[in-house]
Amino acid sequence: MQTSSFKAFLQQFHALTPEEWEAGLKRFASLKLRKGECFVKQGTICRKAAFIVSGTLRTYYLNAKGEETTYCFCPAGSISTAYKSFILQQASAHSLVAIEDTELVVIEYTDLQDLYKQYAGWQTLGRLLTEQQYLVMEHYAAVLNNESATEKYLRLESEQPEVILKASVEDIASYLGITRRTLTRIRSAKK
Amino acid sequence: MQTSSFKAFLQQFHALTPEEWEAGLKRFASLKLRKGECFVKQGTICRKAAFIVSGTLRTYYLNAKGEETTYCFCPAGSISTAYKSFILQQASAHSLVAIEDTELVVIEYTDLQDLYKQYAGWQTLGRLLTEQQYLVMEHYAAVLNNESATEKYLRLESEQPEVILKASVEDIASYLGITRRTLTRIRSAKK
DNA sequence: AATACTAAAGGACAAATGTCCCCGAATGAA
DNA sequence: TTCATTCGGGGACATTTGTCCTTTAGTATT
Repeated sequence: MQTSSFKAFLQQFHALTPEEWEAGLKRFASLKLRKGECFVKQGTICRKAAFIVSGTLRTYYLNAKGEETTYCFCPAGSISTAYKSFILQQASAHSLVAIEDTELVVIEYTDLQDLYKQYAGWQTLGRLLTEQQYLVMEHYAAVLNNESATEKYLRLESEQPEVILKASVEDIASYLGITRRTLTRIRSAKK
Repeated sequence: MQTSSFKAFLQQFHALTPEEWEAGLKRFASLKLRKGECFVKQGTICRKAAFIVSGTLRTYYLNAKGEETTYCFCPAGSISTAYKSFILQQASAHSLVAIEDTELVVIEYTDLQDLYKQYAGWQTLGRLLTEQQYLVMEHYAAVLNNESATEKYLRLESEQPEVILKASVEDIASYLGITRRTLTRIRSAKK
C-alpha cells in the first residue's frame, strides 16, 4: 500500500504519535478504481471515506430535473466521501465516481469511529479535516453566489487547471452552475 | 446566564459528562448585542465563537465590487463564528452583525482549544458541530447552483420564514445571489 | 471500411436577470 | 413640524444565460 503521501497529508494538520499512526494504518485498505467506476452509489449508505493517492473523483447528485450536478472534483492528495451520508449514516443522494484511473486508501465508518474513540490524535484529525472541508465548501458557495459564468470558469481554470483537461464539458458546466451552451460560448470567446 | 437552551442544543449531538459540562460552562460568557452591533468585524482576527440564545446574526463579506454579500442568517439556537478566521486564526474577510437584539453565549478561541485538549467530550462535540456546519454549507451551495431566483426565494421562505420578516431586501437578495430588482419582481409577482 | 454512438461546438431565438433610474412611504434628527 | 435619509417598489432597456436543435469530429464496434 502506498501510504507516504497519506501520512504527509495528515501531518500537515496534526502530528499523530507513532502508535496512533500504526493503529490507524491497520484499518485503511487500498482500492483501485478504473475510469468510470463508482466509489459511492446514490441510494446506498456510504460506509467509507477515502484519501486519494492518485487520480480524481467526481461527486454529484441529481437535481430536481434529474440532471447530474457535480459539486466537487476531488484531486489526488485530498479526502473524499459522500459527507452527508457518511456523517448521518443514511442513504446517499450523492454519487462518487472516478473520472480517471484512481487509487484510494479507504477506511470503514465503524473503524473510523473506533479510532475517534480510542485515539485523541485521530479525533483531532477528524475535526481538523472536517473544518478544512467546510472551508472548501464555503469558498465554493461564495464563488457560486458572486461570479458570472465567465468568472467562474476562469477561476476554475486557475485553481484547478487539471479539471479543465480531465472532466467533460457537461460535468464542468454543472459544477459551475451553468449550461453546456454557456460553457462553449465562454470557450469560443477566449480564442 | 441563560444556558438551558445551550445545554439542550449540545445534548442533541453528544452527551457531555457532568464534569465536562461544568468545566466548559465556566469558560462561556454571556454577551448582549443591540440591533446593528457587530460581533465580528472584518479585518480583525475572530477569537470567539458563540451559541445564539436569542436573536439573529447575519454573516457577510464584501465581494469583488465592494458590495456586502450575506452568506448566512444564524437564528437563535445555532452556533456562529467567522469560521475561516476562527479556524485559521487569521484576519477575517467576514463580519457578523446582529439584525435584531441578540443574546449570545461566547467562548474564546484559546479556551475552546483547552477544552478540546482536556476533554474528549468537547473534542467530539467540536467535530460533530463542524460536520453539521459543513452540511449547512453544502446545502446552501446546492441551492445556489441549481435553483432559479424564484425557487431560491420560495425555499428561503419555507426554510427560514423569520428571515423574510427580519432581514432587509438588500441582505436577502445578496444571500440568494440575486439583485434587489429581481427580488422585488418576485415579491410583486406573488401578489 | 461501414456503421452507430458520443461529445463538443455553435446558430437562432426566448426567457431570466441585471443595470440604471425614479418615486413615494417610512423613519429619524433638529 | 420640517428636512434629510433610508428603504422598498417598480419602469425601461441592456445583457447574460438558457433552450432547442443542427452539425461536425472523434471513437468505438462489427
